[in-house]
Amino acid sequence: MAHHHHHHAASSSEWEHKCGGLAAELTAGREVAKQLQLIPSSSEQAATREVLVQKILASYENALSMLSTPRMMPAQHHHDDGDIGTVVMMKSSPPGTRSGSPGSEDSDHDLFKDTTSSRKRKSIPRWTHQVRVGPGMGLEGPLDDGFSWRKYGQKDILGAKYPRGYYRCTLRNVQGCLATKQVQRSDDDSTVFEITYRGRHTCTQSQSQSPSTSSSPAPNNTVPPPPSEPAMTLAADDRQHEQLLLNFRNGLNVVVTDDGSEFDCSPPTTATAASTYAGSLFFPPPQDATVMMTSFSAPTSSTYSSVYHHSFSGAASSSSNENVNISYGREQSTTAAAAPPVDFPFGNMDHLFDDPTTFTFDNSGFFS
DNA sequence: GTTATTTGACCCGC
DNA sequence: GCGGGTCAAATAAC
Repeated sequence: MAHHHHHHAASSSEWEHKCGGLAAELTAGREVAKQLQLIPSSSEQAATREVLVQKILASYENALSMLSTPRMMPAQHHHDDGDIGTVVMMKSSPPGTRSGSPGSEDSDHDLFKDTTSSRKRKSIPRWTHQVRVGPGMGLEGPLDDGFSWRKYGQKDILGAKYPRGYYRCTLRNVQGCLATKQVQRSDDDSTVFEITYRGRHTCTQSQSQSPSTSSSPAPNNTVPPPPSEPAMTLAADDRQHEQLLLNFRNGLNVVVTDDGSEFDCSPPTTATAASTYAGSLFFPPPQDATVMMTSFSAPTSSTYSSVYHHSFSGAASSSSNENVNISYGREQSTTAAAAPPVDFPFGNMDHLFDDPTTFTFDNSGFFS
């Protein structure tokens, strides 16, 4: 539990210096990957290769977008040689983009409501791949990007020939992974698909891999794989609980509102009882901090048969250290229609999911 | 039984 | 009101 964090005491200039170097390094890697992408190869391996290159590029984009959360990071990405197969990164589409794709949809759709006047808003990262599907292959939603997606909608877009498909991560309801993507077939070149990703994967999903390729360990998420099946003895149901809490824990983030710097809390977590899990987190004494969930969603739905209600609560421990204890519970009810209020181990919090993402925490210590 | 897709309804911001 | 995004009931697929 003594989780003193490594480097939050470093001087900011030094930090920025390192970040700059990191960014340059990542950008360089990305450019090389793009070059690799343009080198022809035998049709036999072309598809697999393309998938791999896409993954490499996605990793770079993710890393870069993680770096750019504070408003530093000069916009030197995308040299964008408008070529097929390149990755176009957009921070937020400027409202005049007439380039190729219609509908510059920018409903940033914030998960974080802004109750208190001026709080930093965190927009969901979004990036776009343009993918050309090979002449023979895939007539529909083009190459598998390694994640499993579930289609949840389709819309005709004004001025677009083809409808736009909406997909979300299959594990949304299980692990609260909020990643989504949109697939839009290009108007003029019907072999090109424009795939817009929104949000990073927080699930522990391994990118399934085509045969004869050793599964690369790291998917592009920040969450490490689950610790070697800790719960062989637990029921599958309880494993879901634990997964959720793990996600909950990893999604916790403390933002010191002074300078906007963030601390990775990595609180230890213990599973105590079947429906009671608690995690605690520790962070250095801030003046005014916001504890927020960055990657946890509190799904209320399963499919038809059962509906889960999730709840968590927390309170700062006694005055001395800023130790926050968070509890999480789950209750199952029968159908969506019935959905009787349930008794949580921690009390009723049925309105909770209006905004499950943000708590405010002042030093004297309450969630709200 | 379960999970995925289809598709009109619904919601929300402009 | 309109357009884009999501929900969810019906339906399909497994």
